[in-house]
Amino acid sequence: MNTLMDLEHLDAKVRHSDLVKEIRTHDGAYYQDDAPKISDAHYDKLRKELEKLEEKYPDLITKDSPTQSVGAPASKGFQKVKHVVPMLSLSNVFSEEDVTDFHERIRRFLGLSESDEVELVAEPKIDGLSCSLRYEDRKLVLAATRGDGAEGENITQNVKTIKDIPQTLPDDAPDILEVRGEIYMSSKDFEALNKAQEEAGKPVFANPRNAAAGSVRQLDVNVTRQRPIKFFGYALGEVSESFADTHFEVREKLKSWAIPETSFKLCSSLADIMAHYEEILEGRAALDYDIDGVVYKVNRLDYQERLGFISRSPRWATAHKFPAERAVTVLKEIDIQVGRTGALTPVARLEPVTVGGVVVSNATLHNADEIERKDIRVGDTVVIQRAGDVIPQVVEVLKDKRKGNPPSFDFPGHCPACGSLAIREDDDVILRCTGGLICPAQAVERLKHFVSRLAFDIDGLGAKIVEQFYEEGLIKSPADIFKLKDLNKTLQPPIREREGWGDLSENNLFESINTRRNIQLNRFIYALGIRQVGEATAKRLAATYGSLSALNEAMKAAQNRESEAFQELLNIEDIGPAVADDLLGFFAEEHNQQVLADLEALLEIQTYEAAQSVDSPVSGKTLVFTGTLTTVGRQEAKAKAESLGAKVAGSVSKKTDYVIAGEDAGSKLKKAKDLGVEVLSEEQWSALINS
DNA sequence: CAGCCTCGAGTTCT
DNA sequence: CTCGAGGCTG
Repeated sequence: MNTLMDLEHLDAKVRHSDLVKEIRTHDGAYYQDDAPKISDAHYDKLRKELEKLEEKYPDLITKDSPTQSVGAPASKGFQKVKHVVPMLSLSNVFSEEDVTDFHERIRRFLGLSESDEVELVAEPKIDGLSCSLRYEDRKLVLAATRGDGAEGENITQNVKTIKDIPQTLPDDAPDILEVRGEIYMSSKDFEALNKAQEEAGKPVFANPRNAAAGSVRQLDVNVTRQRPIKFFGYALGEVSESFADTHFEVREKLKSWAIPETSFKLCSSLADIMAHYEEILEGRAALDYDIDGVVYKVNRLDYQERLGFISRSPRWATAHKFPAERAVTVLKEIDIQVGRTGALTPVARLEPVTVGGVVVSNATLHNADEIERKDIRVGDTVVIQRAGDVIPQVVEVLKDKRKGNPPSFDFPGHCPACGSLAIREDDDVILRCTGGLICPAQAVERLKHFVSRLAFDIDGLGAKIVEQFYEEGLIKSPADIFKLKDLNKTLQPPIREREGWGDLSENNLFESINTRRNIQLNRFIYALGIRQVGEATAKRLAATYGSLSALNEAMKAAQNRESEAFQELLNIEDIGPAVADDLLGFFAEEHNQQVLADLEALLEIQTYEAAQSVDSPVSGKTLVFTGTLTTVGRQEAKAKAESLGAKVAGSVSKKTDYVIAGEDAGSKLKKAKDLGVEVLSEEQWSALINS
């Protein structure tokens, strides 16, 4: 027993010294230039492993261990912070027409007439990184990054080094106040920093945004302290008491509390807005910081509340982006990628070029038609831009730079992975591999989807690892993931002895797989990767059927198109004939039934909890709106009903509980009467929900 | 039946 | 983030 302990300890000691060395090396690259040679995730993993090791064997902790360095709190990587009020992203518009649409949509949603003006506040959109500052009792207590919007990272220590952020607020500020804003670096500071980097023989940053991001994500506070980062505040998160009726007033309050701010202007008409956009665009060059557009926000906060959100962005705000930066480069090759559903997507391999601050070497070409339309050929000189400043796309080919007459791209008629015929399904633009279950590329993509963030979200089982394990035959179908631990016992060599693996990382992998044996039904359905069934549809299916077995039974029954079960399926919002076809096709497939049975035996699938446990007169009821509503817009009425726990359907059936009839209601009202469904007037409806 | 809107699928880079 | 398609509205 003693010798066993000794051996383990020796192992730990060796691993410890390896880790210390490796982390030290990466720190060099990471700390100074934010140009690490490994991903943040990998780095964090190393540090975590080191910590765990030191926890178990405290005698291994040495003074020079990276866990003991200054700023040690950050050595845990950054702690996760849940946002009480989610940090959202903004929708984008690019033209005057889009702005008009945005403005119109708001008016329609609110049910306003032509003469009612909707005031907007326009402010420059800073190109930095979003940050939330939390003040409790007027003291700065927490700073967090946006992260995925729901959960960010605690960067309080680093943010406290930013001089222009007040540590305390005046007495008239509320007890709890979250200020949302942007951390950035001024152009002057950026240049000075790069000059210093260069003189010190260190690599330079590509742009101010990267420099700011790199500075904030420093694990060592002392490095951050020396970086000239700044902050602008422009919005609120959680607030203990409201202190304004409009966004404009919010901005003025923030200003009075010495929160650094950018310009903001109240615009009362579309003409005003466009004029202000031009003004900001023209003044852009004179600013000491980068901006990439103008943000418009509905001024009245009560309107904002009524407007609410579409998926991850508010309906009451949008970003009017400046025209995208372009660059010229050479297209070296066109590769074909195979997606989860068999879609063959051409990808342009480019001579790397910097566009808008990042180096781009790939760009999607979407489909064969796109290549033909733009007449893109291998070897061409092309203009690239980053659509919405993110996804690179080929804008056009510079034909006069074309040498000779290279052949047009010949789109393959077969899948490059499995050789199966590729076809266009009824005039679809996309060619699909017909290999289905036998295509290895599709199988891998399906597995990647299965473990992806919105599905099983298995830590430590990323795309690369899935590919590797699939190739080695360790994971061929989803159920294999949960059998991996047993398989590993007889595996030669076991995972921990492979390149890049160790005892700890192996343990961590099995641990994260194990925790995901317990999964919500909606995630499970999404993970199956059924065509046309994404996050939203999966949720609806989960909410409708409640359990996997109920879903499966219903799908089996619905195979008969005359059945009640089929009707019930079509009654689910957003499920029409096409989606139903794909769903039924999936459940009819024997192989899929096997997959379901295997998984069911290995997993604990939780029934779907409806998001709202609201107790209202309409919770659980199915409603149909018809006719023109006079007091509120249709979307708003629907959103309101849903927030009260009602299901809003598109057509009247005998499952409908109420039909709310506005002015000029037509066929749906008639059908409701025919079926004996209760009909409410708009007044009765608002009385009901306000009761 | 046409236009509007939401959802899904695919993609890039950090 | 964008594009296309399916579903819904009018």
